[in-house]
Amino acid sequence: MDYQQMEQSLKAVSDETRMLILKYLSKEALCICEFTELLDMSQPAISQHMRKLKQAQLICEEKRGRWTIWSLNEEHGLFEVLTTLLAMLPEPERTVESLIAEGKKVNCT
Amino acid sequence: MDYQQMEQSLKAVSDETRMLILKYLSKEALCICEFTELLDMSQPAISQHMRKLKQAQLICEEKRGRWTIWSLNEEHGLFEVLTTLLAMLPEPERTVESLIAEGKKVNCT
DNA sequence: TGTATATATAAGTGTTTGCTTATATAATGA
DNA sequence: TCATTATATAAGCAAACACTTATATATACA
Repeated sequence: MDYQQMEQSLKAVSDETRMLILKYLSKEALCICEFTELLDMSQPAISQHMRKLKQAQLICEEKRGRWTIWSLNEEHGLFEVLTTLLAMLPEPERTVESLIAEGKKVNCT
Repeated sequence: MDYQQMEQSLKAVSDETRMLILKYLSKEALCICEFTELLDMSQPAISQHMRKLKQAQLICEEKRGRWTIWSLNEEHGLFEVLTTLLAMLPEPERTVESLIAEGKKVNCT
């Protein structure tokens, strides 16, 4: 891997919001509307974070009806390192289970 | 490790110049005047990169006469991950050997 | 002491970042 | 068809970033 690609990948990861997004995605694929709930953040903000992660090829998108389902890109050269890093981080306060409990989980999968 | 600390560490790493500095330091301790040669960059620029890496506790400094010797901090929580990342990067064009050949290597150790 | 050397710090500048609000696009369903 | 829903994009803005030049500090050595 060259320095530029490493720089782009690490820059994409090194943001608290995006680390949270990746932490959630390390367990299951999710869509943007779910992240706005989980992270209590505006939709454009999430959308822009997704674009940054996608440009670094760290995540994949799959259009499903009106939803876009995002998942980790397991083919990325840093996937194993990323998994190691994410495992070092504590579980987020807001869980997907709480989303389900509130009936806010989208059944896109 | 918490999200803020991970963010600070990864932000410190995710810069091409600093990745080069860390790559060199993964082999031997060096001082700033050597980096200005190796990276062909101004002394204040290197000094400021060092400050950033030190704030993230990724490197240690040791004052030796008029030199400051920098080395990787092996106690850092991300030391192993960092080593893995640096091993993925190609060797820099400019080598410490070429510094020695030109008589520009400082004998600070 | 005075000069050279190694490094740090300060101030200035153009670029990037991460949000905001507003709007566009595109699929769903009454 | 029309309103709703999910997402993307654009423009604006304050803060952070990575350099620059100028200057300060501090050690070494003649």
